[in-house]
Amino acid sequence: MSLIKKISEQVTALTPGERRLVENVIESPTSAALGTAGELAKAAGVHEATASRLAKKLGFDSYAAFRDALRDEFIATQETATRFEKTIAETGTDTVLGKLAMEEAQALSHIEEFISPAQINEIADLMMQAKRVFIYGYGNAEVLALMMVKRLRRFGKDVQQLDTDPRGLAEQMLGLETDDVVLSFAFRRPPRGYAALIDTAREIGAKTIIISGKSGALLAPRPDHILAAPRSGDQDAFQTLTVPMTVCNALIIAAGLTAKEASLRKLDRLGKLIERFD
Amino acid sequence: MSLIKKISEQVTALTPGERRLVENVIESPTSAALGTAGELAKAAGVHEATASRLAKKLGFDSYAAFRDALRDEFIATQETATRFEKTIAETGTDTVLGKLAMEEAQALSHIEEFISPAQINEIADLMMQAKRVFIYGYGNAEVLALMMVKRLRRFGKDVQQLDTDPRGLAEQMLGLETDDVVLSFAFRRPPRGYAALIDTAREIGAKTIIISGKSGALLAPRPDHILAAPRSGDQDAFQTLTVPMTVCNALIIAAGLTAKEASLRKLDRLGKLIERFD
DNA sequence: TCAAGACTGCAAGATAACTTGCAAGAAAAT
DNA sequence: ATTTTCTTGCAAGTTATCTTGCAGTCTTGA
Repeated sequence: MSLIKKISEQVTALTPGERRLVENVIESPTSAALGTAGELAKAAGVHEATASRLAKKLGFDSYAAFRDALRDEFIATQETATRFEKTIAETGTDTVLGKLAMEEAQALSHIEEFISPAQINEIADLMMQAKRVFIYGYGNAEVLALMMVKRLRRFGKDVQQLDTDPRGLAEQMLGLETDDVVLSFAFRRPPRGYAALIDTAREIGAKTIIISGKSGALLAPRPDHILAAPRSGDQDAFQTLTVPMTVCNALIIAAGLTAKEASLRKLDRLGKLIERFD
Repeated sequence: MSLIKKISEQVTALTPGERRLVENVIESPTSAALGTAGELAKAAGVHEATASRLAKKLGFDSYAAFRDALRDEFIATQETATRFEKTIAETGTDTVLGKLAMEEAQALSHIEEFISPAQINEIADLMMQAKRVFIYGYGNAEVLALMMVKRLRRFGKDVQQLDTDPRGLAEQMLGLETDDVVLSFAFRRPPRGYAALIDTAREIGAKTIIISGKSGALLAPRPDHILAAPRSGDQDAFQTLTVPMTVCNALIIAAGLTAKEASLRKLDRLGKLIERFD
C-alpha cells in the first residue's frame, strides 16, 4: 500500500505535532527519505522524539524502517527500477521484438541513475556555445555520430564529422581551435584514434565530451565531460544504441531549449532598449 | 564539479580495494547514495574502513560528506511520484532526459500492438535469403540505414546502401535483380525517390520492405511488406528513432537466429550423409 | 635477499542517530 | 475547580555508523 495513503488513513488520529511532521513529509518526501529524524523534526518544529514516536504509531518498528519505506516509494533506485522490470517481465513475452523492447525500456528506466539533468544541460550549453563541434564515432557509433551531425546542423551549428581513417582524422584535427568542442562515443573500449583525439584536443584547449556505456568513467586519457549510462543487452553480446541515442536526443532537446532561452533573453533586452528610446 | 568526474580524475591513483569500491559506486550510484559505508564496502568485497579512507582520499571530510555529494548528484530532489512511470511522468522531472526516457519506454511498450513476431521473422527470413539487400534511408533515416548496413554486413550479407542523390540512386538500382530485397525507411512522408524506388523494384520483381512510423499504412505506391509502429514524441515536433531502431535490432537478432537455424540444419544433413556412407 | 613502503582488515574508540523513561504543561473530563 | 489524560521536550541510554591506530601481509625498491 502506498505510504502516503497509509498516512492519510490515520490523519484523524494524529496529534498536532504528528500532523506537522506528516505535512512536512508530504511536502517533500525525498527530503524526508534522505534526512534524519532530527532533521525532519526540526523542519516540522517538533522534537525528534516525536518523529520517532510517529513512525511507531504508523506501524513501523523504528524510524529507520519508516524512512526506508519512504525511500522505496520516492527514490528511484535499481530496486525500484527492478520492480518496474519485473512488471514488464511478468507479461511473459518471449518474442524477439517484445524482449528487445522490454530490455530497452529497462535500460531507459535506469538512465537517470547515471546521468543527471545538470549534466545534460551543462553539455548542451557547451555544444551550443562552441564555435564548432567535431563529432567522432567509430564502428557502430558512427551511426550516432551521423545523427548528431544532422541534428546539430538543424540548429545551424558548424558541425564536422571526423573521419574514422587515422590520416583523415589527423588532417581534420588540424582545424581544431580553442573555442571548439569535440564529442566522441566510446563503448566497450576506447575507439581507434581515441587517445590521439583527446590529447590533441587538450593541447589545443578544446573541450572534450564522451558519451559512453558503463565503463566510460574508467577511460584514459580523461575527457573533460562524460555521459556514461549502461546500454541494454549482455555486456559481451548484442548491445543496442538505444540508450546512447536517447542521451543524444536529450542533449539536442536541451540545446534547443538553451537556444530558445537565449533568444528570449535577447528579445527581453531588445524590449528594454525600445522602452528607453520611446 | 561532477562527482563521477572527480572520481575519474583519480582513477589511476586508486588501490585495488578503492577501485572496487568506485566500480560499485559507478555501477549503482543511487544505492551507494542511500546506503552506509558498511553496505557499500560489503558489496565491493572490502572492509568499511577502506570505504571511509576512500572518501577522505577523494577530498571529502568524511564518508557522510562523500555520500551527501552522491545524493546531490544522483537523487532527484523534486518529488511527487512513486514507480518509474510516475517518477518520470509527473515529477517536475521536467528533466529532458527523464521525460525522453519515459516517452521512449512508453512507445516501446506498445510496439507489439503494431508489429507481430511473425512479421519480424518473415522479414528477417526474407533478408537473409536475399542475394543482396539494398537499403535506403533519406534524411534522419540515413542513420538507421547506416546501422542496418553495418549489422547485416556483420553476417556476411551482400548489402548496399543506396545513394540519396537521385542520379546515384538510379545508377545503383540498375544493379537490382529478382533475388534482391529493398529495405527503406519512411516516416512523416515518403522520402525523396520513394516512388521510383518501389516502382523499379516491382518491375524487376525484387521484394520491398518499409519500416515506418504511424502513417506507414498510407504509403503509395505499396511496398510488399510494412513494419509500422508509432514513434515517440509529438507528431509535429521532435521525433526520435528509438522505435524504428528497436524494430531494426529485432530484425537483426531474428536474422541471426535464422542463420543459426540454417547452420544447424546443414549440420544435421551432414550428419545424416556421414551415417549413410559409414 | 632484505628492508621499506603500501594496502587493508581488525577492533577499539568516537560520533551520530534513535529510543524510551520521566516529567512538565496543556487539554479534556468530571 | 479539580482530576485525569494526553502531548511532547529533555536527557540518559542504546544502537548504528564511522574513524583511526595497529599490525599482518604483500609489493616494490635497493
